[in-house]
Amino acid sequence: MKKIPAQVSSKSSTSTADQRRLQMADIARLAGVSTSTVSRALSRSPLVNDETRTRIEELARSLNYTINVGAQNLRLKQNRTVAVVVPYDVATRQHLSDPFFLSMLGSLADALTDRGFDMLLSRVDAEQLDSAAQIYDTGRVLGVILIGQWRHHDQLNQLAARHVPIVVWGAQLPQQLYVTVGSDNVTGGFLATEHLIKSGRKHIAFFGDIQLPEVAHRYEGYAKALKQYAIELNDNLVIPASFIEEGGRLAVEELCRRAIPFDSLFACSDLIAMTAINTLRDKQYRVPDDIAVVGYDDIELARYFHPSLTTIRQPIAAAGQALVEALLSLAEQRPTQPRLLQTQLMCRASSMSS
Amino acid sequence: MKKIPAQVSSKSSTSTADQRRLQMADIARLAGVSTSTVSRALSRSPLVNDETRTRIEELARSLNYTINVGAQNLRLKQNRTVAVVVPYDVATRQHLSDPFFLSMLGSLADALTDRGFDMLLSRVDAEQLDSAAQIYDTGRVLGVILIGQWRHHDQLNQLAARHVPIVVWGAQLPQQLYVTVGSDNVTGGFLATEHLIKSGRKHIAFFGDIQLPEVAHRYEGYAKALKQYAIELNDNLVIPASFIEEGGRLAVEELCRRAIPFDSLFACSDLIAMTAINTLRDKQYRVPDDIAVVGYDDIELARYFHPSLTTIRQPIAAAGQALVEALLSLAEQRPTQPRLLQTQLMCRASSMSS
DNA sequence: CTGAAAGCGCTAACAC
DNA sequence: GTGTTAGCGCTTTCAG
Repeated sequence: MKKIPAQVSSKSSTSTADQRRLQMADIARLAGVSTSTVSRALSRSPLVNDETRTRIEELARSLNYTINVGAQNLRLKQNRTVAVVVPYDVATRQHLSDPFFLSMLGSLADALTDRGFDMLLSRVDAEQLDSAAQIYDTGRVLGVILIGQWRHHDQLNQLAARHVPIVVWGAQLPQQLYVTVGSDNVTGGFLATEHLIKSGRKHIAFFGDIQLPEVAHRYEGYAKALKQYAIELNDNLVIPASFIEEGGRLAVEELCRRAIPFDSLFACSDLIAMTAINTLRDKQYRVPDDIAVVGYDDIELARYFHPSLTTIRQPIAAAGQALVEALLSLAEQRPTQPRLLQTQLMCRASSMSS
Repeated sequence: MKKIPAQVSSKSSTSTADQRRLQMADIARLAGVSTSTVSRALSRSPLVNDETRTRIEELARSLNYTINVGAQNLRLKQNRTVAVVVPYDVATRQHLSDPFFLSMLGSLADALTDRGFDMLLSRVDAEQLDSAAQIYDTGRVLGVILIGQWRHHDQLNQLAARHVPIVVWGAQLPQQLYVTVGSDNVTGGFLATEHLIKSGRKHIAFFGDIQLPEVAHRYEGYAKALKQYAIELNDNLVIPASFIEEGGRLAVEELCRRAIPFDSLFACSDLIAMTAINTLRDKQYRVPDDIAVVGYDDIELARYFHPSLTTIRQPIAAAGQALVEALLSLAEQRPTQPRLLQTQLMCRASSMSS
């Protein structure tokens, strides 16, 4: 066991008596050099003698000394931390539960770690998105990645206007000042619908809240496919299913209440699709024989569901990368374009006509 | 629109020409006072004149000025950031995917936000857990919450010995120097097994890797229940299913290969249970009629699965709270005890005898 | 009540 | 090669 220098000038005897942390001056004294030399050695400056450097490095390592990042950042005016913000609806206090968002977090963590950035995770009230800006104003982070555009287009525009470096996962909208990264929702909706049509379905329900930009785009794709295959769009088949709670169940119940014949449905998230399937089963519909179902997201459990879920894959790993790249580009004041990522149909059992 | 002071001393013309951020001196100048006064006003010191304070506050707000937390922390030697570390297996590069861990993140984010702490999310190589300590040594965070004990008991003990404030989600082990928060795995395993026994099952398989402390405890509960109900424990029914990948599928296949009769199984995670059920179905077993299944965790999708999954609930929200409380206590150098949280049987369709 | 000055832990000219 | 010195943006004695 190495011993720790007992003797260090300690002026601050705070009540929260934190056992004095090692700092550069301590290493310097122990190595018999000045702090500048330690600083240089630890940053591998070529100015410092090789022998001295190794000596200092080993001393530091053996004492578990690491440069204090806060002080370093202050001095260097740099910052290698990115805020990832997940807005929550204060009404529902929605518990950051959708597996898709959760996976996105994992993907972002990976992408940031790979590039040597830290990730500060925050939840903020969706109605108070400027508290997301605040975290930037305080200098804690070099920029913000926001997961969940919802209906906050205007608030987001305001942030961008304030020059907060911010990248949003969501749909690209007209008159948009902020940078988005998102998947191609129109194509996604189209692929899902076309797949159902090609499987011989004609009465395709749509489950999703069109108020949300991403869902609106999926709906657009849905409408486009119907039109292309000369199927009339029936508004009664469009149900505003919510992402939260048992969106799928409520939507199926509503649909049944309307007593419109339908033979398939396209749900705007896998979670909605899954609860919908369960509800259908309760009502003695067989999936896919009576009703074919296509979901959206391709969360990990989609494969494990029964029947395994046909769905539109959003490329989560690529999404994390793209979000991070866009943010870093923005932080370097480079002009940064929105990115649209490809979506892909994952054909599984829930839509297979027998 | 408020105008921003055009005139600020700017020595640093870094290449990364960051558009000068507002700082206290700017506010001071604009308000015609000294920085000390601004500092006091913004920290609501009673020393400063009410009128002056409101004036400064409004100025700051209108300019979106916020105190630079980095500098403040440095000066105050304080820190309100907690690291949440999710070790990953470098071999599998496991993608932080188990829904249970992901939900835990959400719960931690909530618990920390509620208490006014920031959450720094990090992934570290499971074999190099001292890089989790490093994040502490650099002064970035006041302590570490580690999700995933795995088999790293010794490494964790070393960290604790180094006085890194660390709390681990996992099982309480003998000779343990670090603080754990975990659920009562022995009782969990017992409840699951007892439930199957009471449902009339006699040949209960166990799916889980007993090398992992938490799983070992669940196994202990399993064994205890069997003993209590005078059922002989058959080692051939114990399969070391892995949490990652298709653990459940492989385990079922192995079990079938062994050609031992079984009428039920207890899986150590819901994910394992779900893939097991699907595999069983492929093999023409009916669940629950032929094989009753109980999972573990009670992830959100357990309810939505078909058949809905009987499982042992781990109290995720309470877990987040408890982890945070324990860490803060530790960070204040208070003696801190491990916490054992209650588990609960959630009885659903996958184990219902018909 | 307010300001001047010192310093949190580090880095980077500038000297030697 | 290495040390000295002056700050990064903030808080807080200590004077007035």
